[in-house]
This record gives sequence, structure tokens and C-alpha cells, in this order.
Amino acid sequence: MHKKVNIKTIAAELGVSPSTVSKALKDSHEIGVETRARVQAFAKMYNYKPNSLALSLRNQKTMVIGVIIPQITHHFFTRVISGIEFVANQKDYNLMICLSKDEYEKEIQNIEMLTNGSVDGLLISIANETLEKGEFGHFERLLNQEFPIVFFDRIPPGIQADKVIVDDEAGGYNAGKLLLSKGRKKLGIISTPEHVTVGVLREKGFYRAIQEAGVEVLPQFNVKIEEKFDIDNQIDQLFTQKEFPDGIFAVNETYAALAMKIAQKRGFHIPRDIAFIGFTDGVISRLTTPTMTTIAQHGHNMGNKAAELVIQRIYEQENDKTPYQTVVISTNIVEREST
Amino acid sequence: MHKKVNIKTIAAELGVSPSTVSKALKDSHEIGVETRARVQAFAKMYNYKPNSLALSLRNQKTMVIGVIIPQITHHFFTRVISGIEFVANQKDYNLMICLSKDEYEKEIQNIEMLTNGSVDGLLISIANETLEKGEFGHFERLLNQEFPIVFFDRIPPGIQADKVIVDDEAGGYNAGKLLLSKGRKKLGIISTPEHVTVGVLREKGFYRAIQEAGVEVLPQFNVKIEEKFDIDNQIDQLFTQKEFPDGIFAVNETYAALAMKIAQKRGFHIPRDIAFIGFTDGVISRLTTPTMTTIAQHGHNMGNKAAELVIQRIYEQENDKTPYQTVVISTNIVEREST
DNA sequence: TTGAAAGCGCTAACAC
DNA sequence: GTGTTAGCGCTTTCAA
Repeated sequence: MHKKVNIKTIAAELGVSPSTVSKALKDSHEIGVETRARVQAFAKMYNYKPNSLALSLRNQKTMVIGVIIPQITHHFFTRVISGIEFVANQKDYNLMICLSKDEYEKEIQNIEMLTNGSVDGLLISIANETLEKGEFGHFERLLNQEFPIVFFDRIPPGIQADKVIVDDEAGGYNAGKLLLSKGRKKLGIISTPEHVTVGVLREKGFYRAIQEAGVEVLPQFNVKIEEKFDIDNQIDQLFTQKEFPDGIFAVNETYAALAMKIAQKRGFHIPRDIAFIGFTDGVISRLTTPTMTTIAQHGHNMGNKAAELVIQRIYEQENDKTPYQTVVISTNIVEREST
Repeated sequence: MHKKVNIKTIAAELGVSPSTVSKALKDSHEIGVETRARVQAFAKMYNYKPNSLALSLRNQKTMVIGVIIPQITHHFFTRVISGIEFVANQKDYNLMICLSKDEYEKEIQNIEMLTNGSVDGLLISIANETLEKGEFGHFERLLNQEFPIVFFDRIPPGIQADKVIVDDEAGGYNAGKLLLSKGRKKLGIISTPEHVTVGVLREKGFYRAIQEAGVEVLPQFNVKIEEKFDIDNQIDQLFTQKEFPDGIFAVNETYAALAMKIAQKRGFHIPRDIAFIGFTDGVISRLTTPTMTTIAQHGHNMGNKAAELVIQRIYEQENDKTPYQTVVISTNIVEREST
């Protein structure tokens, strides 16, 4: 590869010292107008660009924000990332994105790699496996070092830190209210195992709504999906018993879409026989038949906020500290044909 | 923020020199067993991790691959990224992902930023705006410098470089053949404007298939979607004329899903009245009603190959050069209910 | 107005 | 077996 020009080569070429070049390039008044012009012209001509590594090392500042997400093929996370990118970009930060693949070990590796000088701050959505284990030592270590770090969406329970979350509980509550308002009384829910905090919160909100209304969910109408087993089969149980629900809330978009398809295959009409509502920030809900009513999560917003928070922390490293914040992104109902 | 331990502090603490520490940490036989043990124990205790910035500067090697994509919310690109990550990860490379947002200027900014020392190689899928403009000077400059760079999916036409592409033409051809094999004769196509090379190639293959069969596409059955206008309206034109197609090929998943919904709204039965086939690597096709037959793109594969190629280039910078390669990722038909 | 020197954190050639 | 030195590319005192 052809070597890129650097300050030293420019200096040699022009018969001046590196420090002169450095100053001239920043238009310093220390340097004579003529020298400045010569240096700048030369730099432009050879398309000189300062080496970011050297700058980072020198300034102890990389202008990079690290992002660790469990899966990049989850549409919600890509929305968050585009939100993060939007804010980061405005403030001249770049992104280093790593995938934990929902694995504890990979998450630790990612963190170690990113915090060895590569980034100024970290945005993390925790891996499922980590959440299951309940092991948060790797986060606590960073927090103790006062390394700028903001958690989003999947947060470590019981740990003091900056966090950005969706108001999952309220979302679930609103989903419940909506189904009730449509006159549905035999409600069902498709949810996730215990350790998926967001699923649990959505479920909690849903139950709060229906309990307020004095309605109950039959145990067999509560399906907690285990992804290692066949998902279709698990969902199908909702429709193969003597009784069946007339309104179903699914804690994510895929489960809702699958459930709608399965219900239709079983001969149910949506929304006449069964109404469906999903929880999502995806593209699917507009393309199902019928289109799906959802609780919109606003991932882009969440990304914006998370990026703002971490950049604020980065700046505050030197100055006074503000206490940890938790920003709540509120959801709203997007009503479509499925209710 | 608490300062991280570095070699110098360890050296001072242990009363030895930095180079001794450095060597001891790599278990060098130059250093006495006892000193080695002391140093390693201390390093472990204080959780010492070498600063990657310093290492990169020193070694002139960052172990980072830059990736520039137009949009992260396009599911296809996230599949590619996960493929890239898979290979990169195995070879100890990390990813720096930037979004061009399909803008020429942002693409240039991204490239400048990434090539100023931050990454060892670059993976690029070109922005639409750049493709429209036909301006590829920023790529040619890098290529001339022999900077390791591999294009994927959206490639610069007429430029010598490493490339990974989907066999779009063959995919389109197979889509055409499939519709014909189902006895469809009045074929329609939902496509993209000229400058979107992948769309054009898919269309070209489609036409080749039907011309071989002596069939023609009526001009009014060829819809080129302009995304700035209402997409639904443009698609709807296919179904509101005297005649209507009995088989439709859409060059991407969203258009296909939209078209299916609109056709059904117009009272057509799928696949009886109209068969549909899409081009995709997404999650939607499994969730539409009916499920959608597609030409699968294997984005993950594409990511694997692209990463392999760029890493190969990185290693070959010092050694002999191999000529530029173009890897073609072949598609295959996934038949579902819509045909 | 310009330049020499030191240092960000690390390593490797070369002393001792 | 251990230490000194120089240098990756850059900036910033401080001296000239």
C-alpha cells in the first residue's frame, strides 16, 4: 500500500520542522502567514489527513462510542442504532458496533476489547444469557471506574447506572385496556420466559389492566415461549382447547404475526373471533393480513436518548458528576385492522 | 474516571523497567521465571489490559474492519453484517460500522474517517446517491493506494476491484421460470428505477426467462417504483386496468408483500388468480398471508465472503498481490404458498 | 517566527 | 536476565 503522507514527510519535504507543520495546519498565529500557506497548500495537494489513532492516543479521546447489542438482525435494535448514529454523528462521534449474540462470554469479550482505549463511552443492551445468569460484575467494574456507560432496553436490574428504557409496563397496560375496550373478556397472552425483563414487564402491565377491570386470564391462555422448542406448536395450544381467547396480546411482533397466521389457519376470523395486538417497532405489522395493531416502541428515540446520555457522561468525566438518570421512552398504540 | 493501569505503572510499582514488564507479560524467555511470575500476578490482580490504540499505532495494524452500508434498518444488510461479523470474529477482527444513509457526502465522510488509520480494510455497499451520480473518485483513490477494500451487493460499475455480489440476474431468471412453470402467461414485474443496479439486473433476468418462453410483459404490467411517491398507489395500477397479470415478480420483499395485500384488497385470490414471487432475505415472507415464495439472497453468506476477501487483501498487502476477484453468491428459490 | 523535546502506551533492537 | 532507546504520528510546552 502506498504510504500516506504524514506530518513528518510534509516537514521534510518543505524543509521545516514537524511542529511547525502541525501548527500551520491549524492556522496558528505562531506561524508566519507565508509558511502557513505553503504548508496548507502542500497538505491539500497530497490530501493529508491526520492519523486518528495518533490523535486519539495523544488526546486520550477517541471520538468513538461503542455499542453492544445482542443481535443485529432484530429490527428493533437497528432502529435504536440508527437513532444512536443520528445523535453521535451530529456531535462528531463514530460508532463501533459489537454483537454479543446473547452470549455472556462474548459480551465480556466485547466489553474488554472496547474499553481498552478504543472508545470514549459505551452503550449496552444486555445479552439474554447474562440476564439469565444474573452476573453483572463486568458492568460493575466499569461503573466503579466511572467509565461512561449507558444501558438501554435490556438493563441490569438493581444496578445504579444511566439507563434508557421503554415503558414496557405501561405499554402492556395499554394493550390490555385496548382489548378490554373492544369488549374482549377472554384474554390471552403470548409472553417470554422470566429472565427476559422486557417481556415480564409487558406482561405485568397487561395483568394490571385486566385486573383493574376484574377480568382474569385463564392459565392455559398464558403461553411463555421457549425459543429452543418449536414456536408454532407452543402458540397453537391457544387455539386447540375447548375454549379459546377472544383477544390476544403478544409481547413482540413475530409472536403476534405467527399467532395471527396460526389462528387464521385454525379458521378463526381476525378481529371478529379474536383480536390481536403486538408490541413492536418493526416493519411486519403493516404487512400482515390483516394489518396488526401494535404498541409502538420508538427505538429511534431510544437511540437518540442513549447517545445523548453517554455523550453527556463523557463530557462530565472531567467536570462535576450528575446523578444517574433513567430515561423512559413512552409507547403509543398504533391501531390497525387486527383489533 | 479512575486511571487504568499501564505498563509504566506496573514497572514503577514492581521496580523494574517497562520493557521487562512488556516481555514478561508475553512470557518471554528473556525474562527470569520469577520476575515473569511477579509481573503476571500483578497484572492479573490489577486487571491490566494493553491499550489497543497504542498497539495499533505501534503495529500499524488495528484489527478493525470498517463497514459502510446505506441503511441499517434494511434487513438484508443486517444479515450481511452478521455474516461479516462471524468471519471477522473468528480472525480476531472487530467491526466499525458506518451508515451512509444513501448519501454521497456521508459516504465520503465515512471513508475519510475510516481510512485515516482507524481500520485495516473496508467493506462497502454503495449509497444510492453515489450510484445515481456515478461518481466513484473516492473509491478509485483508495484503490490506487492499494488500500484493502471489498465492495458488496451495490458495486461500482466498471471499476476494477474485489466484489461480492448476489447473482441477481439469475435470480430474476429463476423467478420468471417459476411463474412460467406454474402456467402463468400474463406476467407483471414490480421493479426499481434505473440506477438501482440490483433491481435492474433482477429485471433483466426476469425478461430473459420470459423471452425464452416467447412470452411478453405488457408495458402497463411493468411498474418501476419511485419511493418519493406513494408506493401503494403505484402498485395499485397493476390491478385497476381492464386486464391484470396472473403472475407478479417483485424485486424486493416489501414491494411483494405490499402488492399481495393490495391484490387481496382488490378481491384477487393468491395464488389462484395471481401468483407472487419476491426477492429477499427477510423475515416478512414467512409471515404474510399467504406465505410468500421468494428468491433467497443469502446475505449471511455474502457477509462471510466479503469478510474473507478483505482479510485476505489485508494479509497480502505485504506479500504478492492476487488479481481482483468477484465472488457471486447464488440465490435459490424458496417456494411457499403464494405460487 | 520557528524548532527541539517530551510524551500518549507499547514494543523491539540493541546494549549491558 | 534486565534496561535503554527509539519510534509509531501527533501536539504542546518551552527555548531559541
